[in-house]
Amino acid sequence: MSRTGKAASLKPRKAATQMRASRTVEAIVEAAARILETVGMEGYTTNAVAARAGVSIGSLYQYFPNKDAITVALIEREAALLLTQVNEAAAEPEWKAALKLMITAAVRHQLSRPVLSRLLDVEEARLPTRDEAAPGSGAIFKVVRAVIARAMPATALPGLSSVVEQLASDVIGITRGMTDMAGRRHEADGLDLALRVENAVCGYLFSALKQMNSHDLHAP
Amino acid sequence: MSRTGKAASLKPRKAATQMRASRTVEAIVEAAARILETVGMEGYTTNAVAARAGVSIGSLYQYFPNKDAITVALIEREAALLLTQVNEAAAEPEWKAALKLMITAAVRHQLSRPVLSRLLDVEEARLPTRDEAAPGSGAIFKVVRAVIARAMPATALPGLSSVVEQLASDVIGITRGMTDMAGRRHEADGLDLALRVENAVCGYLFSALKQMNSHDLHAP
DNA sequence: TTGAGACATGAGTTAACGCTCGTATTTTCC
DNA sequence: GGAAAATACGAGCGTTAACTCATGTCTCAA
Repeated sequence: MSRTGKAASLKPRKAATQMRASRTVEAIVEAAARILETVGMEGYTTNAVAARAGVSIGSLYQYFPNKDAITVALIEREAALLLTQVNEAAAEPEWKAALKLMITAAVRHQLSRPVLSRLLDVEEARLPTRDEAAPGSGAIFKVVRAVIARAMPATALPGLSSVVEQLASDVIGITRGMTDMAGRRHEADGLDLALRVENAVCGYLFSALKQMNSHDLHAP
Repeated sequence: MSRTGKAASLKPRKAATQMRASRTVEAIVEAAARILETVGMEGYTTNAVAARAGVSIGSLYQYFPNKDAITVALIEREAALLLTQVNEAAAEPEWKAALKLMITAAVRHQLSRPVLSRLLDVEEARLPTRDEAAPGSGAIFKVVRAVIARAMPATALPGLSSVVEQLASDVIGITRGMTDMAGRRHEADGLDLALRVENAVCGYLFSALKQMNSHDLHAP
């Protein structure tokens, strides 16, 4: 099993310089994804990944120092994909429209490979939290936070940033929770699901904003 | 590792008749919980569970045919705990009040042992889905569904039951997603979180009901 | 008291899996 | 062409962890 305790680096062991090498690396990462999707963690072994990728176990370890490094690479690949979409959505000036676009992007992404998304989500929590740095879910969280900050009332309350943090966390939680459930139910219609998530998120944000405003009026 | 392929039964191997035996079984299940909470799946081994329970590995295998059986027993223990609370909440005649009580119960339950809840949730998805039978999450789902059905407009639409199914799924997803997130952020105030979840769930349900009513008026 | 069965023990068996290393092949560059 | 570097290979090593089994101890009814 894993050499527990040996916190080896999770960065690639050697950078691929030739083209066949990058093809090998990409094949390994995609093989990891397909194994996780079809067999789950149960069959997610380095030997199986190498076999599915059509490369030898030796080649695998030439580019990844250990098994977790493969998982990290896969997580970062998927996060980068989603981050691109989310960033585009955040460019929309109207915060509400931006939020809706972000929701659609998140739903589409998670519903495109639901099993993989769920497993990677779990693994991400388990692995050494190099939260920031590199396009990880930390980056996505920041974008969501920034968009929600735009929805805040003009008057600067004390401790507003932690409220925004919480709202962003809740919005992401709602989205993930609903999409997870839909994935387990084998829902296919991403558009319908996105609308439902929009309803939930907007309903929640409006009631939160209303409460903030009433506090704002009564307290000072 | 696991003897992959051997789909042994997950039921207890032998029923405990004497009192010391039931104490042993309970100690094993609770030890499994504590290991999962403190070390995670990484250190969740049968030898570690036996050691933490203060019994020998042989005793463990006298009552559980394999490792998964321990996990299943733990899942059922936790689900039964929550189911009791949820059933009490469902007794409330006002559907909205019932829903709020159920949310409070779910939040309190999940926030009481957040790491354990999350891990068990993942394991439950992985294990052979004996969904129904015994107080499992299937039973909890049914209760939620029944409460939401009470909120439906009197006019019986076609395909209403599948809509209710979807609403229940969404409500559970919202609750789980928000509570998961809160657990990861180490939130401690369950009351505050429960209020936020109520806002999200009620906001979502109202908008869904409104849409159903407008369809109802325009279509017949 | 005593015997039978319930319960407890832990060293040992076995298979799997992460990972290494010595060797072979391909690419690059002069 | 040929040397050197990059890439590929896969048998095998070491460890881990699920699970067994032979043996010992406790409980309780008769």
